[in-house]
Amino acid sequence: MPAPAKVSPDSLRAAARRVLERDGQQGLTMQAVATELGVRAPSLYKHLRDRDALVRLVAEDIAVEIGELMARVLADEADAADAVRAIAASARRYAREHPHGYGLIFGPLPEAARARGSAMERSSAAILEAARRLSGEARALESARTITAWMHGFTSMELAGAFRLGGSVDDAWSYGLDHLVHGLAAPA
Amino acid sequence: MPAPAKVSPDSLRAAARRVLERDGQQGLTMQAVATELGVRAPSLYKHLRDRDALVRLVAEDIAVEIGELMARVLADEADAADAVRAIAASARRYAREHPHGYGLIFGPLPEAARARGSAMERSSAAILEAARRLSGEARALESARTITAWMHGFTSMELAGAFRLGGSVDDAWSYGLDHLVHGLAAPA
DNA sequence: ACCTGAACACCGTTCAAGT
DNA sequence: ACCTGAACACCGTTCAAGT
Repeated sequence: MPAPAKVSPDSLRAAARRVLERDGQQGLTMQAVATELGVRAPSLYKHLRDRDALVRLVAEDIAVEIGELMARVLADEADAADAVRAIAASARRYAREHPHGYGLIFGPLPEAARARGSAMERSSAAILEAARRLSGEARALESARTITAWMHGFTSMELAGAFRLGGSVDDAWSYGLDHLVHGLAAPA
Repeated sequence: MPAPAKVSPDSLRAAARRVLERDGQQGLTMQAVATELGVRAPSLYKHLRDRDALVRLVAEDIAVEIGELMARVLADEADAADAVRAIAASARRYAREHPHGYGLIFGPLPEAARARGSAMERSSAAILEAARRLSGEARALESARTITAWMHGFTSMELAGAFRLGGSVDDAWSYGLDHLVHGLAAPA
C-alpha cells in the first residue's frame, strides 16, 4: 500500500514561494519548505535535485509572473512611450511588493539556481516589443537592453537602500524615465 | 603570558577578500576565513560580531576600492561626457575582474551585511561630480542616479548572464551609454 | 590577552528501512 | 510509491578552559 503523496509540483512551488516571501532568501531552506508542506526534508529530494533547484523553482515562478504582468501592461498601452513608462512602473511596483522575489531575478546566484532563459522570455518579449515601437526595428534590442538595465538598476538599488544622498527618489525615477523615453524615441 | 595575536584588522580584511574572490559569497564562511588565517573559527568572534559583519567588512572594502578607482578615473578626464563614459567603463571592467565582489555592492543582502553609506560615499562623489559637469548643478543628483542605475543594472545583468537574446552586448552598452550621455547633457 | 576544544542548534544530503 | 529516521558533513555561535 503506497504512502499517499503529500507533495505535488504545484504544492511544492506554492510552499516555496510562501517561505521566500515570508523569510527571504536565507530562510528558503529545504527544512522550512518541508515543514510548510507537513513533511520531512528528505522527502523533497523526490522532487528536487538539491537546494539550488528549489531556489530556481521559485526564481522561475517569479520570472513568469513578472513576464505575465508586463505582457498585460503592454497590452493596455497603445502609445510606445506610455508602454515603456507603464512597464517600468509595474516592475518597480512588483519589486516593492515582492522584495525577496525580485532579488532572485538578476541577483548573484549560483548558475544552477538562476531562472533559465525560457522562464525569462515573456518579460523580455514585452519590453522588446515596447522598445521596438519606441526606437524602431533596427535598434529594438539595444533599446530594450538600455531600458531594462536602467529599470532593473534603479529598482535593485532602491531595494538595497542605495539612494542615501537625499533628494526625492521619485524625482530621480521620473527624470531618468523621461530622458530615456525621450532619448530612445526614433526620429519620426 | 598572552597568546601572540594571529589576527589583525588588516589581515582579517585581506583574508576575507581572498576567500570571497576565490570561493564566492557562499564560500565566505567564518571557518574558511579562519583557516585562511591559520586560526579556528571561534577566534574571529574577538573581531566580528557575526558573519554579517564579515560580509560587511568585505563589502565595504570593495565599495572603497571602487570609489577610489572612480575618483582616479574622474581626475583623468576633463570633458564631462568623457568622464561619464570612463567611469561607466571602469565599473564594468571592475565587475568583470571581481564578479563576486561586485555582487556584494547592491545585491540582496541582510541589512547588517550591506556596506554603509560612509563606505559608498567616494564612488557617489565621483559620479555626482561627473553628472554635475554633464547636466548642471540643478539636476546633478537625478542625473547621477540615472547614470548609476543604468550602469549598475547593465553590469549586474551581464554578470548574471541575462543577455540571452543574441546581438552584441558591447553594442548595447555603447548604444545605452551614447543615449544617456547625449540625453543627460544640459543644453549649452 | 588571545586562542582553542567542546558543545549546541541548524542545515544539506544520502540511504536503508518503514508503510 | 512515497515518506521517515538515522546518520554524516558542515556551518554559526557560545563559553569555559588553556597558555
